Order: sequence, then C-alpha cells, then structure tokens
Amino acid sequence: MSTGGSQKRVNLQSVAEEAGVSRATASLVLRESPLVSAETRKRVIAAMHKLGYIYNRGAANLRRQRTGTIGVVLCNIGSPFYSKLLIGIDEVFVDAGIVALLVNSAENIERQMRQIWRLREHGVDGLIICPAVGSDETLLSEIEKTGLPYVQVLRHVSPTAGDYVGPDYAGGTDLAVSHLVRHGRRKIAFLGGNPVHSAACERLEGFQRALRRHCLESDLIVPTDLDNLSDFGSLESLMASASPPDAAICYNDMVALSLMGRLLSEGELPGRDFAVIGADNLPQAATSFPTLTTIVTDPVGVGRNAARLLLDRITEPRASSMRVLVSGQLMVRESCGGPLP
Amino acid sequence: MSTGGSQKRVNLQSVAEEAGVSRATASLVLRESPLVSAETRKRVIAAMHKLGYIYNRGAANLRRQRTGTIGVVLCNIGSPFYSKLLIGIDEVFVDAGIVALLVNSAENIERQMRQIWRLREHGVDGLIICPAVGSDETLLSEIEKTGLPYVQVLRHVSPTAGDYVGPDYAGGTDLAVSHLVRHGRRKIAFLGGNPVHSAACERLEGFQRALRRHCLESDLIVPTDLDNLSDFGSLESLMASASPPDAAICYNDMVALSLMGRLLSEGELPGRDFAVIGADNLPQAATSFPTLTTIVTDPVGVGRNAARLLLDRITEPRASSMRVLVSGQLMVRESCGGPLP
DNA sequence: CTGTTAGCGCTTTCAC
DNA sequence: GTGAAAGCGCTAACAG
Repeated sequence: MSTGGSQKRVNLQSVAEEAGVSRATASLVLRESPLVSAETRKRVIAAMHKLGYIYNRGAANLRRQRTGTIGVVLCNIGSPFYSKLLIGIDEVFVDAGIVALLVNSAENIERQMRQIWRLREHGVDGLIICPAVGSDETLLSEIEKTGLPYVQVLRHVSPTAGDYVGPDYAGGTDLAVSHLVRHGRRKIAFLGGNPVHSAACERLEGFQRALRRHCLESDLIVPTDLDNLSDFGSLESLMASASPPDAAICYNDMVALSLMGRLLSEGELPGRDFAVIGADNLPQAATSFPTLTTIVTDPVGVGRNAARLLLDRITEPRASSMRVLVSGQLMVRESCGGPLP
Repeated sequence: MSTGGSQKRVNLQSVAEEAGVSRATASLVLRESPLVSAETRKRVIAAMHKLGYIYNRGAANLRRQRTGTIGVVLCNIGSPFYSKLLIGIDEVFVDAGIVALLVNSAENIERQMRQIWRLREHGVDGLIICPAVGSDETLLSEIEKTGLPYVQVLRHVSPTAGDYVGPDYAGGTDLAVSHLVRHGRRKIAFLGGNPVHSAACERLEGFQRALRRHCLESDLIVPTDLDNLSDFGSLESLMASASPPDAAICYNDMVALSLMGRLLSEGELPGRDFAVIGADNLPQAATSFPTLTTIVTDPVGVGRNAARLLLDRITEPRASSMRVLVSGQLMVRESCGGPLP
C-alpha cells in the first residue's frame, strides 16, 4: 500500500509482522509481561516505534470488558470548588492509569440521568457523582440497577445509602462558631444559602448545634442567593433590628467577600465592627481588605478520597458502603480574630 | 430481581432474538434508519426496554473507526477561567453528541505529551489544547504527525501555525487604556505577569501599542507572580519613585483585587486616588469594595467557538487553518470611571 | 517462551 | 425491508 493520505492504520498485526512474531506475543510485550524474552521484546518495541504504533484501547476494552475510564458527574463544572475537586480525582486516576469522563448535570436532574446513561454507553467502569439539587434515592437505585460502582461526593441523597465522600461541613461551621464566641461575639448570623442539598443542610445543622452548645440563640439565619451576591435578603432588616448581629458566618467566601464590601461601603470595618467568616479559602481571601477569616475545606482531598474509594469499590463490589468526612480547619485572618489592618 | 452477579450482558444479539429479527435490523433501529418498518421498529424498541439494553459505543467505535469523543488538554483545570471555557465546549459537544475527555497538563510539557498520547490511545476524534508554558511548534508537528485534528485555545505556540481560538487580549487591554486616558490618567502601570505565553504577550503588546497611540510612555511594566498575589515585585519602588503611576491595568481580577486590598490598607481609595482595572470579571469584581472595573473576556464564548471550529475541522480536514479572536468589553465600576462609593 | 484460535459487540456491504 | 457474513484491533485460553 503506497502511503497516500489514507495509509492503513498500523495495528498489532503490522507490528508483529515487522518484528517477525505473532500478534499474541506482541500483545504480551505491550503489557510488559515477563513471559517474553528480552530479545524478542526489544525487536517488538523497535517495530512499534518504527511504525508509530498507537495502542487501541477501544479494541482492548471490548475484549477485556472494562475501559479504564470513570464517569464524573458534576452539577456545576464552572465553579472553582469543583475544579479543585477534579484535581484531586485526577491525581489518583493518573496514577491508576484511568481517564475521567467529565459531564455536567448543571443542577438539572433530567440532564443528570441522560448524562449517566451516556456514560454507561461509553462503558465507564464506575461513577463519581455530585447529585444535582432535587435528586433523591431513586438516583441511587437507578445506578445500582445497572450494577455500576459509584461514589457520591460533596452531597448525598440520603444520610445512609451508598458511598459518600465530602468535607466535614458541620465540623467546619462548628470551628467558626467557637472561634467567634472566643472573640466575644454573641449575636451570630448565618448567611447560609438555602438548605436545598445535604451540604447546605449540614452546615446549617452544624451552626445550630454549635450555638446550642454555647447556649446562644440561633435565630439569625438568613437564606442567601448564591448566584446574586448583592442580595442579602433579610439581612437588611436584621441589621436594623433591636439586637442586630455582631458577626456572620457565610455560606462561602464569595458571600463573605460581598458582605465585607457591603460593610465597608457603609463605613463599618469588618473584623472590628463586625466579624465575618467565610468558607473555601479562595485565593482572594488572603488578599482582600480586610483579609478574610475562613473555613478551609479541602476539595482536593475530597477528590482524592472519592477516587480512591471508588477504585476500592470497583475491586471489592460487595464491601459495605462507607461515609468519608474530610476534616477542615479555620484560617484566621483580619476579618475575625487576626490583627486588625 | 435476583440478578446473580454475572448474568450475560445484554447485547444487540439478545435484543434481536427477543424481537425476532436479525442483529443487522436491530442495529438499524438503533440509528433511527428509515429503512426499517414502523412495526418492526416498535418490536425492537420494546425488546430493548424489556431487556434493559445498553448501547455499547466501544464496540460501535471499533467498527466505525471513530469514537465520538474529543480530548481537552488544559494546563490548569483548577482555574475558574478554564472551567468557564469547559462550559462553552461542553455546550457544543452535548448538542453534537460528543463527550469530552478532560486531561490536565498542569503546565508541564512532558506530562502534556503523555496525556495527548493517552488520549490518542483512547481514540479521540480530535483535540482541544491549551499549550502548557514552554510548548513550541514541535507540539503541533507531533500532533499533526498523527493526523489528529486539533484546535489551540487561549494560547498558541506560533502566531500563524494551526487553528486557534482565544479572547482578543490586545483589544481588551486597549479598551482599558483608552478608558483610563479618558479619565485623565497618564501614568499607567501594567501588572502584567510574565510574558511566558502568547496570552500574556498579547496583553502586553496591546498595552504598549495603546500607550504609543496615546503618546504615553510605557515604562511602568511590572511582572507579577500570579500564584503569590501578595508579591507585587517592583511596584513598591515604582510607587515610591519621583513620578509614581496613578493607575494600573492588572493581568486579571485576582491581581487587581489584591492590589485594591493593598491600596486600602495603605489608606488610598481605589477609583479616587488610584485607578485599577482588572480582567476576567470574576463574580467578586461586582461586590468588592470598591467594585472593580474590569476587562470582560468571554471564556464560554471561546469554548463554544473552539468546539465548533474543531467539529468543522474534523469534517473538513483540508481546509486552511483559522484564527478566531473573541472580542471583549469593559465593565465599568467604581475602581475606575464608575461613581465613587 | 511463542503461536493458534476464538471471540468481545457492533456496523456494513451485499444478497434476497 | 430484512438477513448473512465479514471484519474493526485486541486479549485470553490453550497448545506446542
């Protein structure tokens, strides 16, 4: 075949011929089997390079009945937090020779189902999924019906069913409350988003539990819109009330930074007049004015743990399900407890 | 259902048997061929549902010699900017029935090469790549050698070779300079990162060209470390010099927000005492104190365009290569030109 | 150690 | 309209 534009794809067959061995032997060389002599191996490898051979995983997968790919279903691939999660997942997968198929449910549960279906068609060996808002246990039973191993991350659809890896939201919020109390704050508000999924619920519960422990009332709970940061809902009226809050724990740093912006523009200095604590430790938290005290969660760690748990689950499908909580810390800066700017 | 762990995987064969037709006919039904009668189609579809059939794309791919997957090689999947890009890419791919295989070069050119190799093994039909720092034209020739269609995004390794889609960095910087000049600023600094890749270079060139057009000197170019925002390098000495800058254009909003934090902590009010312009329009830019004027690039648009261009390139491999610049705008807020807080 | 053989699940001529 | 047969490129028994 004279190589005009469409030369025949080089496959194991051609490599084997070039090296003067059989396809089977060449295949063994590929997978670094010790069964093949150094001499033969060398010849085969030389042939591979000479011909520019590229291993066809698709064909191998078809034969071996597994693909070395794993589906990752996130509900908001645009968020930095999720990207960090991906980094952790990717880290483990790279070591295990696995590629992630990333899909986005965009918080839409029909789309989530469609995407999972698509991943199945692609033959993924497992699933890491952050359930879209509105998912319930039928999600898990749908997945289980197909026999595909899976791990939930960041959110779960039930407090007990299925494997789950996530940050210790409640513990983090608890740290924040204790810190505020230690610094003399007594009227603590919670700008907590809406408890539409397990993560938000756990934060809220952590908040309420911590307040109870410190014998404080938890009546300053403000739902916030995470997409429209300029809207602090009923915070306005709280601030104007008879006993306004002197501190706030925010759903995340985005909310906290916005709140600080708002306070500044009203002439109040966060950290002195009003304590603010965020969550996530965005890069900006370290350089804002004032710098932001924040609950540090470890999304990369969550990703790593989820990936590892899934790999375990794939090799050990019958083991009983697990809940992994990755603990966080408090990064103390100027907005609460740190030296004032 | 007592599914005894290892029931035979249901394939097209079983569906065909169940429906009382041949494999070939069943296959036609799958792909919605008009060649099959409504009656038969109905029977086959019923059989598929009954058996819980899942299409095996791997097998189909092997046969058709294409996979319906595309490799996306990014150099920093953790950055929000890249996540936005992914959203645009994903949007187009979902419509085209394509799945993205996402890999991370982590700005490491060996890893980049390894990952590309891996993607090839998975049989991707094309590549969207943001070249890691240090990549040169050999990257393109390596890819071209394999005959795989590709599109560069956000950065390119040569001003002419290969397809490229990116924001109009130079144009954006130009907008910013004109805006500053319009507001009476004359000593404009550029906190521009290091020009280690095409994006940074284009921003810098845009800056210099714009200053020339306004007959200003462009001697206030400060390389900044994008990972360590608290370090503004020689900015310190600039500010202390005989003719200090009265404005700064920053590499991105992260740098700009840090700079504003710094200014505030030194008692200067950004927007009044010193104008600051960022780039990217992060959510925080709208809620910081003061709010941040910023060059709005459109990463989602870049992603969409890159994905579409790649799809074109796949169907039309011989067409000559293209450069697409996605234009941006200036979002005017308090830190320059907007009403003072 | 190496070769032979028989598929993995699907698509695609080409007959009928 | 539908079916029969021939692979896509690889791996896994099993022989030698």
